[in-house]
Amino acid sequence: MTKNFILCKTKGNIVSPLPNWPRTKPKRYMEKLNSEQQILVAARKIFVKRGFAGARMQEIANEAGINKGLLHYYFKSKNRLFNAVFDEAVAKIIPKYNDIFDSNLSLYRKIERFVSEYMDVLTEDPSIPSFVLNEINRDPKAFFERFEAEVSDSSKFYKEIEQRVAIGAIVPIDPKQLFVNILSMCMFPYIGAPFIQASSGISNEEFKVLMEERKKGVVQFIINAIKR
Amino acid sequence: MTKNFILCKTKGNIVSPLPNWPRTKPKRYMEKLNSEQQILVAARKIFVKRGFAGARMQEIANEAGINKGLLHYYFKSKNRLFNAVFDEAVAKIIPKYNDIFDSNLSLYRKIERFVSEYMDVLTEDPSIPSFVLNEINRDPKAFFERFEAEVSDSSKFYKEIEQRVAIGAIVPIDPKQLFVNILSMCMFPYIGAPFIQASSGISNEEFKVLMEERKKGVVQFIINAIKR
DNA sequence: GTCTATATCGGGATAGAC
DNA sequence: GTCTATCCCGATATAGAC
Repeated sequence: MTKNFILCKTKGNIVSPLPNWPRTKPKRYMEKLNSEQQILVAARKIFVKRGFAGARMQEIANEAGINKGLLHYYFKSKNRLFNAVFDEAVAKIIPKYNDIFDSNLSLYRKIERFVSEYMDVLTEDPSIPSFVLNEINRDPKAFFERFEAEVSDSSKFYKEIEQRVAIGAIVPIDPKQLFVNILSMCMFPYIGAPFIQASSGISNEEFKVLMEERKKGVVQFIINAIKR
Repeated sequence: MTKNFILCKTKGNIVSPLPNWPRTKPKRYMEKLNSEQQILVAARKIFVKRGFAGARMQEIANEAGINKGLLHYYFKSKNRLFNAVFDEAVAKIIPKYNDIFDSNLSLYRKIERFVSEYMDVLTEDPSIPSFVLNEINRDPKAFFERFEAEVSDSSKFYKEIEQRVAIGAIVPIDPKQLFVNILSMCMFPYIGAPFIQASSGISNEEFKVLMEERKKGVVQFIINAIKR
């Protein structure tokens, strides 16, 4: 299960190497990653797989093809290395609805775009949600202190829903509940995949198909639930 | 933050001690837990809070008010102690829909009962879902091997949905998607609470209120989404 | 059954050669 | 910048007294 982590420009589709989040500007053709980048890529993989407490600096070094000493040379401590990885991951999955709810699309279209874009993000790195949520739960206070500023402004979303409810365009619903519902249906399958399979008898293959078809299904489900 | 873990019969309401899952037969009035039980209660608390890798036998011993040696006397190894805790937790949150879907309630009533009962279970121990799902994700294979047998039979649920779709009683929907949607909306808020709050600007207080009102809201949401 | 003391090992971190 | 060798603490597990 080893993989090459070489970023490259191509003309066709990219089958992205697994932990690829930062989507930095593409490197020159076939240019190898430098040590720091290699370490980050490896650290992402290991921290995501094992969590902070379960991850071993040795395993990260092995994965990166370098030695432990170098980890500390670049990142000083396990904590700092972890934070570098964690911050990127959080940034990636905090939902961004600012531009969408500033646009003048219809409400249904906005929801459609949000779900679609958000699930695209998650599909790219399906194991981030579990990773991030778990580390948050292990130490919620630290999370709030670090990321208080990063929150998108949700008031526009809430306002729009409230207005639509007021004029009877949609069914009466608490905007916060709607938000939680949307987020739940987008994220949970990525976090709970094995659990869902085990507790519902869905096979691996079926689950894959399910996830592919899910985007439009969820949008339709939400719209049905709120339309009059 | 120390707590007394003394099970007792009372006539009024019980403010249950925090990690209380096993719901064993009530002990005699004010009878103290024996060491093995104390250890289990403590182990639940610590493993749930820190995960397997982050938990320390010393912390469990402290929490239980005994010493490390005794942990090994009763449970032989950290692994075994963890498994005892983990198995209970899994058993608690694998959804049981057998009796519900064997009953002759209407479909909507069945969904209502399932959501209501399932969210009750989760509300009792809100941190189990995150704990279980995370440990599953760390080693899905082990999970499948251990719990293959415990799966409820979901075919009845799927059949019933398919029939209702066929006769046009509800909107066309893949039963598996419906199942995932229901499970998502029930479980995710417990796993993602801090994340939801941080990414939507909901305050602690608002979130608590939200969760209390959620049961009926979710049922209504689902029914709206599938009714014709 | 319960405790203390200790064996043993693994992991994060540092020092220093190259 | 990169490697090897080493320090040192902390964690699981065991031995053995009471």
